[in-house]
Amino acid sequence: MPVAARRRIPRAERERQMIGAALALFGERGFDAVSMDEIAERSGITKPMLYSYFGSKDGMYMACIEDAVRPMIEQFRAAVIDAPDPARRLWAGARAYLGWVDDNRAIYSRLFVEARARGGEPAALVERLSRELGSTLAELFTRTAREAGVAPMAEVEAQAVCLYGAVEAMARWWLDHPEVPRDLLALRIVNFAWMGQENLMQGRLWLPPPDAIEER
Amino acid sequence: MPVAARRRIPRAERERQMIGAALALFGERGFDAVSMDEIAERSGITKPMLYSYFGSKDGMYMACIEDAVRPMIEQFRAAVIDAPDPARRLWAGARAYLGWVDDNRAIYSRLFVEARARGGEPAALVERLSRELGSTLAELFTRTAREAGVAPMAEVEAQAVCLYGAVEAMARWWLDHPEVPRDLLALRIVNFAWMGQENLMQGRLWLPPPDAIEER
Amino acid sequence: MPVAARRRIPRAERERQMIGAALALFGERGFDAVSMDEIAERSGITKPMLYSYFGSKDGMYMACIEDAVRPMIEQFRAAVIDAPDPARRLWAGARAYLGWVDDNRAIYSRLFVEARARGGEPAALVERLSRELGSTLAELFTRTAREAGVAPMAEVEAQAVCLYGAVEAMARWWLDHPEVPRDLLALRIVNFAWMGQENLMQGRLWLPPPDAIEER
Amino acid sequence: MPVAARRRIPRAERERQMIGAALALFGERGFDAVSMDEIAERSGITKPMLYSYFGSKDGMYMACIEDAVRPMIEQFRAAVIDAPDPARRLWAGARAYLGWVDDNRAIYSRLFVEARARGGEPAALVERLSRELGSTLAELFTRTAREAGVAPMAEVEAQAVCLYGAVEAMARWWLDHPEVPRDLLALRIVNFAWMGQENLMQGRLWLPPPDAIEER
DNA sequence: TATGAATGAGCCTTCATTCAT
DNA sequence: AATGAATGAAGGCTCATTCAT
Repeated sequence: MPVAARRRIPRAERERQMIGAALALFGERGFDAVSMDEIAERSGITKPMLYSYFGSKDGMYMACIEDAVRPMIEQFRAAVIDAPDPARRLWAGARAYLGWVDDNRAIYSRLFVEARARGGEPAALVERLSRELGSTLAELFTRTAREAGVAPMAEVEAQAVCLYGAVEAMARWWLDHPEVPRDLLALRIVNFAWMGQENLMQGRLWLPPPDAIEER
Repeated sequence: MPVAARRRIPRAERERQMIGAALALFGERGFDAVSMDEIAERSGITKPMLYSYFGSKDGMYMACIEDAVRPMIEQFRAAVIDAPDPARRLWAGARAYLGWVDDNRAIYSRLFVEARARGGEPAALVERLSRELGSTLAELFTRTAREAGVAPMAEVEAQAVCLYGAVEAMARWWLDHPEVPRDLLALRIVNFAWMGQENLMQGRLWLPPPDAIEER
Repeated sequence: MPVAARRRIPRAERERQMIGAALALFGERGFDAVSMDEIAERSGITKPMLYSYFGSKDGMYMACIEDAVRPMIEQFRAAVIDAPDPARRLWAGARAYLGWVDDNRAIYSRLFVEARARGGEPAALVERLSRELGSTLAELFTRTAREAGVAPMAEVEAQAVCLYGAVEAMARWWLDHPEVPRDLLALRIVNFAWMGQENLMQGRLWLPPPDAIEER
Repeated sequence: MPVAARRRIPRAERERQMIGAALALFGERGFDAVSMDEIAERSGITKPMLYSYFGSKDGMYMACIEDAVRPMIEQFRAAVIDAPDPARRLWAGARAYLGWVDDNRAIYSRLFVEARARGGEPAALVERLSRELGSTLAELFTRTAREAGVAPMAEVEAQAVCLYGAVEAMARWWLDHPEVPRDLLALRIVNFAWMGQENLMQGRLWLPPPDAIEER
């Protein structure tokens, strides 16, 4: 009944209202614990409008994810591209990623992790977004390898996966240790990843001793 | 009905029946898509019994998680303790973890990942279990440092977190690339982690150039 | 946009567009399964226009019924009036009716039958239309009786009702047996109705034996 | 909250309660205008019970139809079987059918007619029930033909369809003319159908004049 | 102990209908 | 005259949870 709400509002703005409310709620309590009714009430827009804009609850969820995650990817990309050498690229990337996590703690822990677990289209979206990040990382490693005068290894993807996992774990851990400054975390990540990379780049591989390789 | 068939089934066995059925269902379709009715039907035990044993659906879920994850922790511990030197410890630990993942793909991807995302008590349980793993890892690093004649750094926990994240990421990635043999994954993990660790153990740290440290 | 394309479309044509779309949809899926949104989309005319022309979904439905059934009544009338003798009148009428059913199978089974079942104004309309048909039939019988030199019985209406029921039943049955040729159906109807009528016209009535008439 | 309602009540009785309420409502207002909530309230039983017993609204509807129509079929069969000669069989059958319609006016006009129009499983059920009636009618005709010393015609089914249609039409017409006594209706039906049959049984067929059979 | 039967609550979705422009 | 945007109101269905036996 708010007369103001019935006024016609440009499509884009309405969308922002709805996504804002939904993002907050999903962040607070997770997908299943939030009902479309609540989102409608919180955004001051009626339910049929939500459906008209997003089609379904999953659609709404995906819009939120996209809306929240996309900027992070951009930030990350920008940070990484500008850095002059491998280690600094890592450093910049880690900082960018953690910076976003810092700004979006609730959202991060909910959307990014939960959506993947729920399956369905939202999970596919997150997967797609993750792959975007992953490919950026892979480029990073490939470039590094090339600069080091080493042919890009087939292992590049695996290294990227490990790195991304390490960073995510750090971010998750950070949620429970907010007092640790971001740069310290970034520093640790770089040490973990780069100092290892450095050796790998020189072709030094550890191989398991023969007697350790046997039956599964 | 034959008296024998109606004999009271010992508590432990009942419990195994229920958890078995629930674990299978949760693994197949995830927490939300499984109803208590289904678990009752599949296990052949009536719903009030489920509630009498586990108190709630969350309780049931937690019992499943515990039941599935506990053995993995034991395997991991055993593998790590028996290995003679740092690198091999890593190698053995990674193999043990991945071996369990391999045997429990559905369960792993559902329970371990999903439960964390859902929040609430089950997430807390998973966190607790993860921490058990983490502390084992931390011990690993501490021991390694001591053996290398280096005082255990404050960084030990962070390194463990990174390692665990990298391993989890590898495991998750493995779900989509089942054709890659486990030992290759383990090898990659060791190279990623250990070859980096080796340098760190020698006290060589990378520090960001002064001009890169500034405002957030 | 080209000015020509935007020219005001005469009311009658608009109406035909809307009714065409609505009739097709109602025929395909029935009243309840069709939404005003769909009709708007299919006809390319916006919803408020639909409401401005027909007032409500029921109104729209009634317009469709009228539009579809009216021609049949005309055809039927024309066919019946032209025939020279009673039997041939029946024959012509049955053929006309079945011919229309044949051309409008979907619409017939949906609109004519369904509308009656749904009640409300649309049912009343169908009833009115049916009565028009019925009165034509009654005229038929009356004329026949008079030609036979018999005073029109009070039974005329009842006979018309029976006949109409028989014809409708045949038409309904036809929907499931489309391979039967129309003329065979018409022939059967005539034999059923006329050969009975012939006897009645001669004043031969069957009366139930006295012992069969008692309390209900 | 009625304490009495929470008492455990034998399955059969509960079912009667629910079907009673549903039948009344469906009869009063038709399928679409009745909600499961209303049925629950009127029967004093909660909605989940309705679903546990009948599975869906359609299932509930079908149970009502079956419950209402089955007795009529039995009555009809019994009446027809006991009658000694063809005309009296018709008479008895018509009276039985109309007797049931009389007792179930609301239900008749709604369920029997509406269900057929709605399609889906309920329509299929009505079709099945109608076929039961139809086959009884066909037997009737076949028996009559045999008794008359005539080989049963291929037309038997068509005649049964016509008859059934005529009777239904009469019943429908009766809904609007309740003052007409049942036996008069039955008498009219018999005259319409039997007096025609009599001639057919003697092999006298009307054939359309050659000039009336041409293109469609 | 063990269960069949029962329930309160809530969720996603859709629709006919009408403002505000 | 014509429309995009908005809404109030239900509706069917499912679920976790608990009596009464």
